[in-house]
Amino acid sequence: MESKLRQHIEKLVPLTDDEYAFVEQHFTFKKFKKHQFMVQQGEPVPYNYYLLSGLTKLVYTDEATDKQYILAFAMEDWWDNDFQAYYTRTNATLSMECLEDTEALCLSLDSFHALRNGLPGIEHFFLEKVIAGFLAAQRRILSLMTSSAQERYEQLVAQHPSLVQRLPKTQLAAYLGVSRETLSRLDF
Amino acid sequence: MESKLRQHIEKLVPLTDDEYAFVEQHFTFKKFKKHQFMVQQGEPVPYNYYLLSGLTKLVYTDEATDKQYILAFAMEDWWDNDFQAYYTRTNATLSMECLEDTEALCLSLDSFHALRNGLPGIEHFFLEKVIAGFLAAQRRILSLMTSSAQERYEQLVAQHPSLVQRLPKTQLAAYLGVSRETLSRLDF
DNA sequence: CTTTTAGTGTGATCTACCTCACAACAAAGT
DNA sequence: ACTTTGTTGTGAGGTAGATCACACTAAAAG
Repeated sequence: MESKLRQHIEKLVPLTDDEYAFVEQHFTFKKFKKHQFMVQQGEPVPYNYYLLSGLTKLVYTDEATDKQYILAFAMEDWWDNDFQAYYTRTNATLSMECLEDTEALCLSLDSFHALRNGLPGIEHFFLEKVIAGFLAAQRRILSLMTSSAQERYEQLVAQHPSLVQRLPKTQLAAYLGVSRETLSRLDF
Repeated sequence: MESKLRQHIEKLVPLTDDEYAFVEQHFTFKKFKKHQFMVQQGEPVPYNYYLLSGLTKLVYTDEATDKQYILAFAMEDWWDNDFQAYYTRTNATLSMECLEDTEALCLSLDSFHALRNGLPGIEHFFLEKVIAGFLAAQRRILSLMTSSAQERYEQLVAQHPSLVQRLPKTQLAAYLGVSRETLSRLDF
């Protein structure tokens, strides 16, 4: 069951049994229910989350207008968090909410640092992960600047067809940066 | 002179003289003139660049419409590149162009890997750098989704006043994702 | 000194997308 | 079974910002 994590890491760096045992002891397992907040705007963020199952969204809510802007979805085998708040031990500016029942492995910041110091090879793994996240974010910026709502929707369908099927249009719209009504008028 | 690089790295990880010598030998120094392309759309990207002086833009040009979309500016003490193309040894989808005469330290991908393997502590440095880049990109995504052209301009002024003074409005507009005319009408 | 070339402002028009409003329907809670 | 809550479509009207067009000025380049 936790071997999901091991497989996940070993896609990038090999681990001995001892090394993996060291890794595993830093994670704690938690379950969350649909609609539960794993991270809440304005509160501290004690953990980083590796998802074993379920579906979450990382969302910024504009208090004034009550509008939601979704930065990312995450599902099995993904990492998700308000990383900024986690890494700097500040209060979250984003919320992370479960869109389905979700199981996750939780890594405290102290454990994160302990891992990095105790097992230098793991930095290789995290570097690769963050590089991938950075490049994805850059592509998203370009997409927001160059593409119309319709094009962005089509890109999303092409890249993550499973997400499009699992999620209501309201959520997709908040991710794409379009109003729900406009998305409804495009589609097909 | 190259000690700029040493100071830059030592802000995050300490280095012995020997370690720094090892680092330095992997970089080569190059000068570029204004309007010169350090990376060109469609071509391979042999180096990653750490800027010692000058000013560059990382830009995507839509061939069909001839429009420019600027992903990032970089100046002294910054890294800049089409990292995606560099890291995967594919052809660039972005160009990197000098907006002023620029001096840079160049790091080939082989040297990058050699550094990571030969001096594991350096991964700590790169991990911190990429995390910072990732978080900046995420903030930019949110800004594009939540803020008007006016607000985005004001954010840029607040965050990088020196850039706003050094750059023509055309370039700023292409960075902000607004037309030059609209930016001209806001300002003040 | 003269000629390009780059930078900037401003009007007029157009459009992709937003907002508000309402209706119909499915799903979930009690 | 009933009531609340979430999901989706669609009309009408409004707006931020794009696009096209032109004029003016400053700065390279010859």
